[in-house]
Amino acid sequence: MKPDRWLGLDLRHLVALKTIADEGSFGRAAERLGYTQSAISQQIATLERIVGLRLIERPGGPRPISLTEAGRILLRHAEAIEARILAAKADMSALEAGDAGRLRVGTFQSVGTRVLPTLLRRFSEDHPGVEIVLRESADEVELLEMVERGELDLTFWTLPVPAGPYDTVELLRDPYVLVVPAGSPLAELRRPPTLKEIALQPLVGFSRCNAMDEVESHLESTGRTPNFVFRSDNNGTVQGLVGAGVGVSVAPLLTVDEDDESVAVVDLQGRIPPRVIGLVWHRDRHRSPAAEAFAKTAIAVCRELAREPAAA
Amino acid sequence: MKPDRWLGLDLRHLVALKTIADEGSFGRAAERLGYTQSAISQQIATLERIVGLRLIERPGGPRPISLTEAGRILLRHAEAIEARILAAKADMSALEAGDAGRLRVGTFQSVGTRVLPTLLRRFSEDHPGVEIVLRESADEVELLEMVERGELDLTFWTLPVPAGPYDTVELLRDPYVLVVPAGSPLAELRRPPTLKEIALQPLVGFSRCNAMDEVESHLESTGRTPNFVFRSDNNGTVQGLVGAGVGVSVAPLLTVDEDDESVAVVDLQGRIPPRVIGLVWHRDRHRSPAAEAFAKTAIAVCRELAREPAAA
DNA sequence: GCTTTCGATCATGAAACCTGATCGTTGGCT
DNA sequence: AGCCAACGATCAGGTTTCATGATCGAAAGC
Repeated sequence: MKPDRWLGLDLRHLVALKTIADEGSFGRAAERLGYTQSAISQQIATLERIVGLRLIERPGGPRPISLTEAGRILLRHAEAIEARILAAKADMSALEAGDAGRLRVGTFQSVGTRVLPTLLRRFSEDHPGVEIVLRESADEVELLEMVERGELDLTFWTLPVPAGPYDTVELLRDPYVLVVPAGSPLAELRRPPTLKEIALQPLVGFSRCNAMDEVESHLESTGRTPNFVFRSDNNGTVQGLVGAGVGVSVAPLLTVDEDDESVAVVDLQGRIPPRVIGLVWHRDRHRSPAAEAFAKTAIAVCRELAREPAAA
Repeated sequence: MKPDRWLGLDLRHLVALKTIADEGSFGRAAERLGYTQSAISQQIATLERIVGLRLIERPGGPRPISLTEAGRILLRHAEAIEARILAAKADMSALEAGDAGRLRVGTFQSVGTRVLPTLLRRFSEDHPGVEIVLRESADEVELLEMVERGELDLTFWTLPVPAGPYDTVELLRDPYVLVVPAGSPLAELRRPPTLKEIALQPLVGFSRCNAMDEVESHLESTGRTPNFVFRSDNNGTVQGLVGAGVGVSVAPLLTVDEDDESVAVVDLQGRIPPRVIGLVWHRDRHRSPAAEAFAKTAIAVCRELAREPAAA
């Protein structure tokens, strides 16, 4: 194997290619990167000499440039390589900061209240040396972005995960249930209520989020647009409103406080596919022993939790 | 995002790190790469300045060096990046050679005789501009290696595929059947023969290969080591020997010539899980429109083939 | 036809790179 | 102990590479 000329390949070259593709011109790319136009021009010339193919079509004059076929293909590789370098960089600075014994984990509310207590207790018993830093966010997407940027080592997430440099593991399936005021006729049915029956009710729900959108689109598939009369980010508020008779709520079982006597919980028997909760981490980043152990413990805890479905 | 110092990162640096890890010494790495020991030493110094961490532990004197934690982690990234660069390089030389209209496909015997004829006819009707270069090999592993090296664009393969930079798609499940001499008592049974019954017979089989090993380990799981009296690479030979009464053969249905009246084919009803045939390509390499189309056609053809199980 | 926009090219000074020689350290050998 | 061999670090040097700033050439818009 002799990468010969390719050995001189510089990250700088790839970044230049990418920036030019972004900006659509040598000059603007140069400006963004803090170089001269001349420098960029020469960098691309070198890159083209290395790969042996013209990468950018320069029509001459003020006409816009465009990538050749080869340029487009190489660009995709360049992006992958740059991403990998960013991952390496994140690994290095984590190491530099002495993060070996620290684990930064992203969570959201329902995981926080039901899964984390047991999980954290168990984990810190088994791994007393590891400090866990939790980061709870109402905005799920933010958690993923933090994983991508290397600001979190792991995050909980409702699967599936959008395209990106992620690896995942499934932890548990959290079925959706209907929460109704205690004594509501919907709780007395011998059968689970249909989606249409639900869509006809006044609804109380969570603010827009992945999981909620999923529920809404399922309800909409009945042909009737669901009528949300109130939304909140807080489980307690939602459940309080249901208890007060404001409406009914479709919620993942884990978010429901089943000890609340003002409401009744109705099984939907899978009429809406369950919310799948998983753990997500960066595909390209180093997985510390602590992170591996955390995932393992999480899997174990969730398996137990699934076996005793809130049978208090 | 400012990769700052990392912009100066050179492929050369990463290769140096990798080679040192391989060789265990600066000097030998230098020799292998055609540099001076001094050059290598300086390259690593630069690399360490870029990442800001010591990557290699030099105990001094004639003692062997070792990678630090940071070095090991960075090495993994370096390998990934180098692999990606090789993929890019392969893409570029394919482009340079004007391979846009050429598709190099790896196959093996059973696919070659049963699937390819229909597939190729259909494909070249739909895509007359694409030239297909077939590469048949008795050694399956070789096919995979050629894909990894970029010498093949696609290859057929019996899934699952070993770890490596591959993407796959399943084409069809090819059940194992028992081939016995015509009139054999095994063909008269009302039920499929058990694995134990098979293991007691004299067996004729293919030469060692993935699929065959799978069959053997299944037969061995009965506690009786199967008694192979003859092996051949050629379907016809194997079947001829069975017809001649030398033994019986466990073979994937696709490899069997069902028109041969000297043998009878006995369904095993899944006692051995079917051989899964799929298409494999390089995860990191560019997928040409021709390759995509080939995969699509292959999937379609195999779906039809599965529907009419050799009902000639 | 003039101007503007853009990339290519060229000369120049600065920085990076490789080589060859030399040095410091350490383990093994006598 | 003393010498030697193996190994990486370091230094001086010539060479290559790199970025700059100025200049040139092509083409579109007015």
